[in-house]
Amino acid sequence: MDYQFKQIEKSWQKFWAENETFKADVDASKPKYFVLDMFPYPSGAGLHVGHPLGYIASDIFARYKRLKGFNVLHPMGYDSFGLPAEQYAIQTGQHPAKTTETNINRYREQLDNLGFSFDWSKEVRTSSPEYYKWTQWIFMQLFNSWYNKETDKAESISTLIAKLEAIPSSEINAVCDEDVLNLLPSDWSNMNAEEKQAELLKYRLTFLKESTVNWCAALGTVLANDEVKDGFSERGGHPVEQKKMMQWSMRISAYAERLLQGLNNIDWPEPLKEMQRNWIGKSVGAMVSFGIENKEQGARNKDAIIEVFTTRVDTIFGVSFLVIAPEHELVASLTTEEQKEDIENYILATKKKSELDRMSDVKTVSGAFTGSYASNPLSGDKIPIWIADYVLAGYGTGAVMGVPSGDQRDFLFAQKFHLPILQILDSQKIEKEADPTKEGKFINSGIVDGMGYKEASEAIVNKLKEIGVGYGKINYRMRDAIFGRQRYWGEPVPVYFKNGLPYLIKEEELPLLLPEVDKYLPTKSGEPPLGRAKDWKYKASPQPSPKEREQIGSEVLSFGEDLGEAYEYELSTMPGWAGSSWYWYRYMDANNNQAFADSDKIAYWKDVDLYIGGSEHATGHLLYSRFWNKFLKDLGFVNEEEPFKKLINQGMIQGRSNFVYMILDVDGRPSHTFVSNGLKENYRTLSLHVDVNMVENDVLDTEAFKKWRPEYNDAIFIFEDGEKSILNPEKEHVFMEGTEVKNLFPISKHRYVCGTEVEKMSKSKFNVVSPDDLVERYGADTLRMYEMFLGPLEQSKPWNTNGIEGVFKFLRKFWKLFHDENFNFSVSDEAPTKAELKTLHKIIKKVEDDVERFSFNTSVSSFMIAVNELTDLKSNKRVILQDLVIILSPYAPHICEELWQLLGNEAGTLSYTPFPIFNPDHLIENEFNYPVSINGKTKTSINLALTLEPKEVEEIILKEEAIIKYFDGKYPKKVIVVKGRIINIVI
RNA sequence: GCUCAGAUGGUGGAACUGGUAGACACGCAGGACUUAAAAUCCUGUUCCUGUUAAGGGAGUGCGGGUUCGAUUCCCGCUCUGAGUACCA
Repeated sequence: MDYQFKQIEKSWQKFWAENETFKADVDASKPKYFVLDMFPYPSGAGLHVGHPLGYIASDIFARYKRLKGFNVLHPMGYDSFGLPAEQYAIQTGQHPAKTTETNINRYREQLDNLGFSFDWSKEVRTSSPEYYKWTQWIFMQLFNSWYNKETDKAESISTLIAKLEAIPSSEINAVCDEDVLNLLPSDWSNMNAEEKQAELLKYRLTFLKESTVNWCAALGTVLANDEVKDGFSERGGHPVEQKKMMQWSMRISAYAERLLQGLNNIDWPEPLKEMQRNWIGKSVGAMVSFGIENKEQGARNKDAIIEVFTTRVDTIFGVSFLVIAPEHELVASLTTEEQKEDIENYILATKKKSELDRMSDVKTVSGAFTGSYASNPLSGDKIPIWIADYVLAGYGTGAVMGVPSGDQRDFLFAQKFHLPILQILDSQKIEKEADPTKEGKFINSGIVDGMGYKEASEAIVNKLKEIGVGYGKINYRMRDAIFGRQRYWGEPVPVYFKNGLPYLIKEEELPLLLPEVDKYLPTKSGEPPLGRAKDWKYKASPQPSPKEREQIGSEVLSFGEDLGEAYEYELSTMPGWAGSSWYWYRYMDANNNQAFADSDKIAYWKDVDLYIGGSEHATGHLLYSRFWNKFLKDLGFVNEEEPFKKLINQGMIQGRSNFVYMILDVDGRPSHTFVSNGLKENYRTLSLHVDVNMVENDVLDTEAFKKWRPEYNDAIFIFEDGEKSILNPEKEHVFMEGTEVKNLFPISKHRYVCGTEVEKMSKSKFNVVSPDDLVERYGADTLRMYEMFLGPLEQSKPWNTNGIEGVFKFLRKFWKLFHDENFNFSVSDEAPTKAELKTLHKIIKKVEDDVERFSFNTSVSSFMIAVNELTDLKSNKRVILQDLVIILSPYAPHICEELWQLLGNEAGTLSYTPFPIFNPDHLIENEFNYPVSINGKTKTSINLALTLEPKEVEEIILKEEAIIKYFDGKYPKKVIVVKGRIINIVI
């Protein structure tokens, strides 16, 4: 039989599913390997051809690792909470759970069509209560934890309570809010339960905080910074404004340093690590206090100093002004009567500016003088205090010291407002712009004159410390992550409120189910959709559980007496990243209802060995996941500091659009004549997107095009060679300049060639290619190999179906190796020849090397070469072909399973059979065709024994007539012989 | 602006540690088979020059450098893509 991919693929997909071929469980006898894909959000559009790229790569890798004797965990699931389902629900009233279910089923069908070796018994869905029960549980652990900087890890809140009971709060080294109270143990014990709760909230790793948020009125929700682009929502492009709101937050900043350091120990693409480093934004510098003139400098008088953060404390003698953010709390008290109008106007202008498009004028310098002065703590100089919007309230202290000679923004500011620009390094060139270099010796710099950068920095920090006006400090740009959405389709937060304070529900009450609502919109009073749920209240039970008693301290939990009273639940839901921040652990033990995963299983599977996904998650998912992982490790629930050992970014698949060119008449009116791409310059044309599925190798199927839209029914085409099609409606035949032909399309010369452009893949551009269509036409094995053949996995590239035929032909050729001319299965049991063994071992080695370095495209080429060679050798030796089947099976599993069985092996054993062992002996050659170059230019080649030493080679070639003739009559100056590589003769 | 990645035939790409640039595939051209087409098979295909040829020359974004030898290493520049955006 010829290669019947449809029947083969269906039957093996069925076999794998029925036999659970890829089910993986803890097996101490084998080394484990965890291959993870970023799980998809099941959108209504289904998979397009770009999605499977990473899945195919990871599947090849997973299958390869099984052949190499590893116990491979390769699961798949769905990140199924999210906005689109909710938007759809708002429009149609359909419950998001229902849409989600439909979409998941479609995804599953599409995934199954591609023959992935997923262990579906471990599927997860973030929106299922069995799953989000544990997302809520992790939230509770975060709520019950604080970050102890002394031990540098998260600890149970009970250890904090113990400390508060024993020592002054000022001696507790915690990551916490800035407004924590300064408490003595006696103060603490005098506080009532609610006061204690309020205070503890400032330490918890998830906490309520009034924060300025990106509020998107159109979406009715708060957006994360990375969901806002240029003041508009990334999704939908609605305007976003700043709004103050009580929000759940995650104290990710506690982990800033560990998140940064951890990057050094993981094998991730460098650009991605760089993005995370930038996001964390560590800067090492110093805090310096500038005293304000005419204010009493008391130790407790915070109004009398301005604290600045600087990374160039060495330049402190070059300070000629201070700038504070317009939002800075001291602005009002610093503003003098005379300056009041200026300052107020400026603040007003700033506010307007932030509402407008702030992005557009970054370079404009603006500011206003407060009228007050501060003094330089080291030089004692009197320096003016300004406000300007280039200083951000949210970073550092919201105040900077202006050093015009070293910082370009300060330079521009000083220039505009005629403030002094002081040279402080002897090598500084500051006529035109600031010079931030650290070279040279300090001048005009008091105690550090004559010193270099490093020495001066240390000296100044020491001096500042000594006189109590400064200290070394590390700042991070990364902010705590807001953890709440005013949305319906997300995990409910397992919290209720009593007297405005949040309390956790009990662990045994999990999951807190998402309630039904009548509409998926905010309430009239502006509360999130959950506010619509009827009878959705928390009824506190009288006794805290023993575990809670231990964790929170029994005293704190004395609210039980008012049994029967109902409390409001938290009405916001968790953000999209909650469920995806720990899902890989759930795969290890997906159906456990006692724990998020059994600790023995976590101990076995440990971490993800290979993670494949897009780089768009660099600062979202991949950062939050690392954060939660570290937290879970601190509490002893998991064992690894980093969750994803190796990560590969698959490139984005862009769309590739095709165009037809409609000729416009003299008045610019459309016609029904279309001109081929090569000739369009001769006409005035309008380019129109045409469905890429009617185009093959950029040649339009004109008949399909005519049927596409009624208005193109009578379309006339001017072909690439200038010929014109004329429609004869009576005969329904097409004429070429009077010559009748039956079928227009196949005549090769008369082709209508479409123009192309790389764009986003989208329905409106008619450039979406669905994997289903390609599977239907060529089969999954062809599509799998073609997607790999397209180029390096990491590279972004436009999708282009040109060339898929070549891969399909290859698989047929491969199939033919096992069959005679009449397609009867036929293999020979004769011993293989040297040439056949060479081909086989070449491919064994090549595939091993390629898969290990994720170079799947080159393996596909090598397979083609191997099959071409074996075809030329007319080889059908069982020993050779059987090994080839194993090697190819990760790439094209269906055809290989079929052939494996035809070769007489037991069905289903292929997936776990050992990978053939490479034997270098088969590649050894005793001769080599040396290229001979003269002055580095290859001229000829010569066959020589590889046993010859360079000296002997040199002797031979200098006698060789065919080589001497290139010498131009001269004697060679030098001969370079690299054994087995090259001969180069310098004339 | 800053950071990172990249640039090789008509196209996708290969060349792994500096050693025959263009593997493999598409497309195209020519041929075989066929009534014809599809499919399949064979041959050619970097560019320029040369009557087909033999041969000669140029060539991996541009300009330099190191080297017997550079797509590969170094310096400078151009362009493309991604990330980031007043971060003190």
